[in-house]
Amino acid sequence: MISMLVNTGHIGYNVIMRMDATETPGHLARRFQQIAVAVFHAQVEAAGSDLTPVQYAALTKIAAEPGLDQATLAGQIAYDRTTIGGVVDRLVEKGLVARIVSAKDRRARELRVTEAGQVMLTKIAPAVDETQRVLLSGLSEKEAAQFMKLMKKAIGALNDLSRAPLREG
Amino acid sequence: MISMLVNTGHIGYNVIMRMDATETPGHLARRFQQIAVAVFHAQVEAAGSDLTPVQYAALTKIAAEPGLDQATLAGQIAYDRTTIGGVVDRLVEKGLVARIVSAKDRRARELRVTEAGQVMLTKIAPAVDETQRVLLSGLSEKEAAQFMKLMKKAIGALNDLSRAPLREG
DNA sequence: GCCTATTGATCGGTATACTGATGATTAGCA
DNA sequence: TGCTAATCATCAGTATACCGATCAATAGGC
Repeated sequence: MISMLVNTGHIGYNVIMRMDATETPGHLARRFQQIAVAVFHAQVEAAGSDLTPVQYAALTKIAAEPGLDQATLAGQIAYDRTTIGGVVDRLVEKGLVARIVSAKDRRARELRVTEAGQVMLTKIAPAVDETQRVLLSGLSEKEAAQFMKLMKKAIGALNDLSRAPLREG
Repeated sequence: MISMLVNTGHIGYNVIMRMDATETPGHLARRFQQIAVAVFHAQVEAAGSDLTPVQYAALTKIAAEPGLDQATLAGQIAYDRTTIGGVVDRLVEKGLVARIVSAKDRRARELRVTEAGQVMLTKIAPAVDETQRVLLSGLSEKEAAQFMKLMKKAIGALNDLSRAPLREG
């Protein structure tokens, strides 16, 4: 059990409340993400693809910035550099992304979406849209907007606390 | 890029908005969870332990319900049964949990926290509390309460959509 | 221009997570 | 009772995620 300082909002002071581990922000975050992945897989599979959420995020970012390297890609979607290597490996294997050694910096690999990759993005776009709608389906539109705003705000304050902080372009 | 139906709230009807993939609920969920894990590790390591978030969740649940089996444990903290097997393996290796074949049902394994496990729980409790506070540190108390409420509501509506739905005792 | 610090990518290792399958055991029902 | 269905645990396989370390290559200070 976890004890936590909670403002009841009713009587204007803090009380110590007993809190179940399944009601902590960390646990709820894991649970929401777990469901998000499951919904994504179901929707995308129904659209005839086996792309994962991470692969999709990488593919869209590469499509938006052709020629970017893996480290920049990782930073822009807040992934660990090591992880991105494997993700790109699989995208290359599937023929959706081309990876070539950069002429300007021979350490770097330039990434580009192939024609098959473009086709794939177009093909699954509706499924990805539907995924986001399903994830918020338990909330009213007003609540959903509030939820998104608060999640962004909470994350923004903590960006530098993970190994893979978001590095905006 | 993702297009999504969004209520602006200002003019009372829906418009199609261009939405960056890093601003979808799925991506924000992953990001928040990623940070939650990083903060947990940092806090718990500072307290002299290498327990992971999943191991901690399992350990607290076993402490709360001595003798429960792995499938029930998995359901009560919303984990996949296969995953829980490995998690318990590591808790047993560390000497924090005892696992014995149930006399009543020889398929099942009864789990109990050892004395070392109890000591560990007591030792890292403050670090776990602090983790939850850090995760909400970007929000006011009112906002934090609202955020938690909305996340619970969104999750509650989707519980059955993942392979590992929450099965409350 | 040279040396050092930094950076891009990768490797080895560990820990989630999930799918699909299997084996052992128990429960339910005709 | 006997058969079938369901359940608990586990295995093989794949894909995130992260840490720490290494190697190649570039950048910056002098």
